[in-house]
Amino acid sequence: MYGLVDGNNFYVSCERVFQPRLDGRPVVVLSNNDGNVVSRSPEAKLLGIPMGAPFFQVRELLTRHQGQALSSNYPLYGDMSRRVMARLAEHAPAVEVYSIDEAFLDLDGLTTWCGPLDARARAIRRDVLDCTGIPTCVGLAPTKTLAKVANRLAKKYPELQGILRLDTEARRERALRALPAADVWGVGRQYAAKLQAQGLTTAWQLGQVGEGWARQHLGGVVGWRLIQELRGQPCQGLHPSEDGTLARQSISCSRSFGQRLTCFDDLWGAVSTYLSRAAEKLRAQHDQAHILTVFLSQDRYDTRVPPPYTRSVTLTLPAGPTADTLCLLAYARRLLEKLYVPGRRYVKAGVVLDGLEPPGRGQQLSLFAPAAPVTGRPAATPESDARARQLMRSLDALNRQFGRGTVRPAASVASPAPTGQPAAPWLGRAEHRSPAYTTRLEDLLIVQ
DNA sequence: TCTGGGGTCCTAGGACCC
DNA sequence: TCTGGGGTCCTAGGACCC
Repeated sequence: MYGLVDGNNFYVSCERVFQPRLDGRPVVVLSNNDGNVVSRSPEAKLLGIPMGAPFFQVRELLTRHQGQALSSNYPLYGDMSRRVMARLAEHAPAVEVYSIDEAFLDLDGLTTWCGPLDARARAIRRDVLDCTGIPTCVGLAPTKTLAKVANRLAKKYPELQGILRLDTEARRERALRALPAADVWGVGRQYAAKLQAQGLTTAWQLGQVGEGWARQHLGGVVGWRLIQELRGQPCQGLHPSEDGTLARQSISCSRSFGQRLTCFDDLWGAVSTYLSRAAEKLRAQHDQAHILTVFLSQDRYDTRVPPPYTRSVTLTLPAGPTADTLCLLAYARRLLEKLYVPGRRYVKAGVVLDGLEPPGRGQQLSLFAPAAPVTGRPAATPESDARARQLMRSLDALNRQFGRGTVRPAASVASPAPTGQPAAPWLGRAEHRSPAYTTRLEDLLIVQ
């Protein structure tokens, strides 16, 4: 039996823990650059503000109803997430952290140990709320997809008090008949339109389609698995998360700029900043990468710009995998030089690290590339490698202790900006940012 | 004027291997 | 006339998730 625990409008809930004045008002949290709505309080949903709406389209509506918009504060949400996951780990033998605000729990065997499942679910909700202030809903079912269904309905119908268990055939059928097919996990915009065209409107009807149709129209084997899971046949196991974090198979960092950029040095400032951050994440999960991608985007809403709006270059590192920021920077600079076209107005840049593996599997050397390919430094030796690793350890330690970006590559340091301008030309807007209540000493709340 | 970021999995074709 | 089977890696693209 799976449990799916999901924070209710998570980002807004995190903000409300520290700002009770937001209770009862329409509140939204915005994406980076204050671009789109990514979390809505129930009051904001009632106003009809859709998920993902561009902020400029709903700003006036929100103001009219004494609402509040907040810039996203990921240090806060990430830390609150860690606290929630730590509580969940106390309630189940295995937990899979699925996203910042939800986790699958393995509940097999707990009925005998701890009494009825509903009581367990109630205990989990109460504990998470008491310890973190975050309200949640819990779905219980024999497959992950049905657990998502249960969770969805538990959120939708307050009379369920945040919990729905789908462990009998009758309960499964009743739940699926109550859920629109478009709300099933794995059914997005494209598939929803196809289902609609076939007259399949409920999750129950979706569960009746044949294997051939599912494979042909719902993405091959993925679609067929979805149908079987709806029927109660598990196709996906639980992937337990080590120490409450998720090891990724790729790591990326990208941002929209606060303004259009045309100058190479500004773009390099942005890319070097993002790459430093990605490399930091890479080392934090104790991996090395052997594939590096850099991309630049133009404005996809500008009708004068022909597609493709995003161009990327990918490099399989000729000297094998690395987690060294300086080494990756040298490659990234060459990739950016390849991509950059003078005169183009860029709105966004990013980097992706792929081909992740733990170090020490034996270095793959290239027959042709020199050992120190682009850094301009002498060829690597075991001693210089050890020193490079030590340098990264020191870098990470300093940035952990004194704050992100305390020590960074020179390219990421912008020249002094005129007053009123952002500190770096690539920085985005964040005009409504709340304090980092739980991760910065200066931002701690003081109780009078 | 203003439109996010970070992921996953699958497919399909081509080049290449034994 | 008849032209294998089982792989890997790469690239690009498409769908989905939160």
